[in-house]
Amino acid sequence: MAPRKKQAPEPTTTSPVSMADLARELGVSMTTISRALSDHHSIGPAMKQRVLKLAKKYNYQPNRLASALRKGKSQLIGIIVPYIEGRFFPSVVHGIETAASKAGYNVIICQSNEDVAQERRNLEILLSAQVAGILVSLSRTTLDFRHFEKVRSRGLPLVFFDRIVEGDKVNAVVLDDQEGGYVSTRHLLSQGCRRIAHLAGPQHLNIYKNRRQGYLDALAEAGIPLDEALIHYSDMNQEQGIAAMRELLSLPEPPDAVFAAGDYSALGAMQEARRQGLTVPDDIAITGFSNEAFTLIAEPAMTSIDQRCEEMGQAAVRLLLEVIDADGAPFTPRQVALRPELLVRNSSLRQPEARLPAGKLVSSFTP
Amino acid sequence: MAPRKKQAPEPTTTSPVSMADLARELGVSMTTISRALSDHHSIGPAMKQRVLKLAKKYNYQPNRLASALRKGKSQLIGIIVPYIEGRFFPSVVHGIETAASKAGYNVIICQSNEDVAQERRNLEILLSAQVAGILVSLSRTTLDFRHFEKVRSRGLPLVFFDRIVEGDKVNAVVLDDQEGGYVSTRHLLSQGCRRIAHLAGPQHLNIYKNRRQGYLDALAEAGIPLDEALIHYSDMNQEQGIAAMRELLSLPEPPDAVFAAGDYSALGAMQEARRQGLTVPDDIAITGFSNEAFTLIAEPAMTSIDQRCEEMGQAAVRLLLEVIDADGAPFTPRQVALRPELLVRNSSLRQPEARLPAGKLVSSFTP
DNA sequence: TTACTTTACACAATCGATTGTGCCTATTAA
DNA sequence: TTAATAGGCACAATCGATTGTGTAAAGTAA
Repeated sequence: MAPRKKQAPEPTTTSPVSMADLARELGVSMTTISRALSDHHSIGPAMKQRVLKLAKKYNYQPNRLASALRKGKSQLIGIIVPYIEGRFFPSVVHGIETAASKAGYNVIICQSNEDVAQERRNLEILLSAQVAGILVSLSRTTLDFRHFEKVRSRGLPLVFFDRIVEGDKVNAVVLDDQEGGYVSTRHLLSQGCRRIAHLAGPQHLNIYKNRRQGYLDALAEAGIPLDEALIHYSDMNQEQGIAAMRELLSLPEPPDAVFAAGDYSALGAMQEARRQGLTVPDDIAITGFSNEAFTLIAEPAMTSIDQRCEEMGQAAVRLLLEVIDADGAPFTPRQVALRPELLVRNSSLRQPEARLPAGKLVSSFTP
Repeated sequence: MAPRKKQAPEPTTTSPVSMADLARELGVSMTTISRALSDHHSIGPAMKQRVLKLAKKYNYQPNRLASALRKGKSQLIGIIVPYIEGRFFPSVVHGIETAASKAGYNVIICQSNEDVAQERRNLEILLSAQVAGILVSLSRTTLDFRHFEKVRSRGLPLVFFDRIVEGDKVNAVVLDDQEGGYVSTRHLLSQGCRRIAHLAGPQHLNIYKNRRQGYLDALAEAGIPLDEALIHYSDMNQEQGIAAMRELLSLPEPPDAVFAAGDYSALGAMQEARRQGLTVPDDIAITGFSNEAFTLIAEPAMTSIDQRCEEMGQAAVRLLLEVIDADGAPFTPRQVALRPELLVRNSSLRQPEARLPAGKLVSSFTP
């Protein structure tokens, strides 16, 4: 039972004022209050003023639950990410929350922990929370997409980001990985490198496949024949970067540059190269991918590709809001590809005069 | 108007089944459905089975809005953090989400962007969303805490973490910073260092004040007189670490160790020391604070204090759930201090035989 | 057999806001 | 002067689940 109706209310807690309270005080109906607050045309300006004033006086806060229940739509956007760790997802979430709150929405976050079953449960929860739309980055173990059918059948706006369902039937926002591979490789070519190795990731993951394709495109464009021996496949961690570099340097014709599809493997590669007495970038230029925080700390500072995390979040929200605002009207799914940004740093700059002084600031971010 | 009531429903969207639908199908009242699903004693086992079966058949998902509206409490926990960036807050949020979802709650996240006004708005929003409880880490600009009074007056469970309101009247979870400063300094003492400098942060922030106090405690315990010249105050970024080290090394009696109250300033200090030709840790040992990702990448790998981010999130949720479960009963506020963990790495290890080989793995985290 | 429980379910109010419809009073057009 | 229109507000149903109370039927004790 609501405490407010009791004769002896607990002295420690206060109930929020409702529209009914305002209506009583003003001697009008709740209809009038509701419409006055939402600036409905059928309420006179005088009454609107009175209502607004009273609402301010009592610091009236609408009960979003009641509103959402009645309207069938809340002001909540659901997010499902594999996890909230590392650099990428937190930044995307940051972008999402910022853009969403600017549009009057709040976000409710779920982690799938890379588990399809959990992803399915999260989806159910968001559905039962009556969210206005859902943003998803797929778990690694998601191979079957049927659980998203239910979302579609409810007519609930859905946008994938980063780890997406392929095809033109879904709304999606991704980084243009192929472009990233292309500009990275072109940059190395522009530095005079001709035997450019590639540390590639698992090719069943689209991001790695596309980065490799960009690499191939740039080489082809430059008329450089592909040497399969220069492409090393792994899971892209630091250890594997070390191993990869060891192999590459033992080739009869070792590379003069490395485009790694990930920063961690690039780091390992760089460490191993230096351990073997090579100078980076003079003997071997190195570029990474993802713009992890440590790329600026590394010595030399590592050239990398920024993944536009925040922009991705913003773009995802923009697209989602479009679908939400279409309000059930037929909406043709759209795929957005963000332009990656090449951050050129010392690990790939062959001209010493272009290099930045060592010990450069990490960033303006003060924790 | 609800589409489900129309004669010609849109063919593309399906409405979720409600309790009313189940009741109609079974020819019983909604009361029965509701109570059967919540295992109420007044429903017979046979009926319970029938209801459960039908609910499963139709994949019935309760409308959490309706439930929350009626019960006056949702299954949502509100979080307010300054931002979702860097290493600390995302990890805490990770811990919070994990612990909360385990307990059947979901989290709705707000960023204050270090702005009190935004923090106030976020609080209003969470209140109007009827959350079951709120977790807050204060913005830097929050000096006045009156907006939290409204939360208390509603009887809404509230727990602060990391950046807290001081005093024993609030629930709070923090890292024991004093202990962190103490163990760091003791560690340096154990390495034979005797002139230990301290890079201190703004003393109006409790975390920095406490870290400094721990440093003082350890020195006093070791019988080493305090030399104020060895304490350098700044805002703790990399640049200021460089400047600090420059000053310290120009002292008539330069230090043989540095305990920095932050990793970024420790990094700057380390870079400057090496630039001046000193060897770390042999000439000067260095420790940081926060266990930022780059501490493992740095050369030498940097000794630091782990802030127990995830544990902090978990602890905050545990405490919040206690208050929630107390359900209005008088609850004596509690303050929890987490034990920091000293991660000893090469930057402070004077005995070469104890050191880890360079090029050690960053971590098992594969992005 | 009578009286009293217990079991099993339905009725109906309720949470707080929204909205289609209806009604009355001015105002304007014819 | 009459009719038509617009303005301004109230009524009451509604969203979907929860819960105090009422009431039969079945079971138990006296």
